[in-house]
Amino acid sequence: MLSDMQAQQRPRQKNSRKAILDAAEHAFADFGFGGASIRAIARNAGVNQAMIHYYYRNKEQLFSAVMERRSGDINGRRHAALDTLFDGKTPTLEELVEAILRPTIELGHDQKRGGADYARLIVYLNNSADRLSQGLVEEYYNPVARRSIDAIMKVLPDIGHAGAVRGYLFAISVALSVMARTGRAARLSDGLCDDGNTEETVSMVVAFACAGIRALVSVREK
Amino acid sequence: MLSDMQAQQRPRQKNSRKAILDAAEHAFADFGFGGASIRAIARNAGVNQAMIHYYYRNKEQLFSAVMERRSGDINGRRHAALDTLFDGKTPTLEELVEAILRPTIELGHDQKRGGADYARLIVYLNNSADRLSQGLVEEYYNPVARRSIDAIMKVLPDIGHAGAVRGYLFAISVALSVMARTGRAARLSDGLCDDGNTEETVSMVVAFACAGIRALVSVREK
DNA sequence: TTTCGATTTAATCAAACGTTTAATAAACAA
DNA sequence: TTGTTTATTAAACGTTTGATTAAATCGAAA
Repeated sequence: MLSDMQAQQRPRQKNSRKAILDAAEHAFADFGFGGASIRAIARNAGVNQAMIHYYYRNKEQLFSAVMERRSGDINGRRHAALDTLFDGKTPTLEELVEAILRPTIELGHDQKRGGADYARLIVYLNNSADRLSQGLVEEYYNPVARRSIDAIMKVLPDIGHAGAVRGYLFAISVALSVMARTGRAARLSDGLCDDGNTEETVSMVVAFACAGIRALVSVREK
Repeated sequence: MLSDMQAQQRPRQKNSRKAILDAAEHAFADFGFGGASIRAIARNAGVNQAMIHYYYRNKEQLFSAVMERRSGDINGRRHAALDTLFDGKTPTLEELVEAILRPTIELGHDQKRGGADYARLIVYLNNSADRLSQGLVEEYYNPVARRSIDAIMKVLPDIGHAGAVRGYLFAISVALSVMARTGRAARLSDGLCDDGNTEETVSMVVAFACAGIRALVSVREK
């Protein structure tokens, strides 16, 4: 019966922590850090507003907690993909770029969980210049970014460090733009472009990014 | 003496409109719509906070006014560049993409005026899903976007409508990412990457985007 | 059953928010 | 000179903000 206890674990608490994080994720993605309100988050989470300060001391730490929850999963998958990719062999650029971008794009397309909300949150973070956002990017995303940049240099030795950094950031920005799912592509194409098809999106972004990165090799030489 | 009067025009008013727009542009770019405060904008503009409601009825219309001021200039330059480019001849993809992206990138690198602030604002707008932001994008940027997409289809007939839309949006997102100037490139490259060099940035982004767009032609065929 | 720590609640705080108002001063048109 | 328009100010409006408090409620161990 130990397994039963582990399964439900704590039946007494009504999972307020998760409800708060979900609501906060959605609110921060929609309105940014300053625009989201603790009260609205508590209301949408079905929780007393004091609970937010009870679990997460203040607004900043709540924001940080939202980031921490997802970044562990997504970066873990990215590290694992890089591990298998460089296990004795050297991958193609296409394999590498797909390994880097697929976890991010797939999370953005995961409608069941709030992946799309988190995706918009990363986009917000990626383009913010304030100290809080930069600190979170440095803590949660720059480590795997550095490893990805090194990997690009291994696959494309002629690209150089600066070129690899630029290539990585360009590729990420393209992937993030399709994750944000603002519906603009559908609006500009009269519904022709479908943001929902994950595999089609991955192959388009990977093809675009790989060709772009290869082009950076010759730009650098000029 | 008429020329003198025209020169100073209205010596009584101390250019509050411009001061407000400049401060608002900076604040909205830094903190988003919800995070920026009218009071802080007025303080930074050196203006009484009631002046903001005097000139622009409310916060939303102030936001809209910030967009209107710059988009006219930048889109005018894009339209002019497209006009001369398609004057009797058909340009190369490189010429076309540079014509589309250069005004945007150059504005982002214009430090003297608040171009960098506006650049970060476009990035914010481009990734927002709320109704206010989408409405402003539709009003101020989708017209020139549609024309640019048509131009891509003329230069690359095999890419198709959906491919041209995707290619345009990908290219724009790359250009916007270098405009945001968060300093992340420099941080990840230990200072190797220089966000400040306009011509180097333009040539890198154009090379990356053109190669990416060409790659989309074959993806579509599969 | 009592005890205890973890959870949840309503009430409250000072500060900041967007917005409005009334009053004032300067510039213009008659 | 008048009266009118425009620009600017200080003060206040009611609301909402993030945060804190003390009391209440709960589940489970003693």
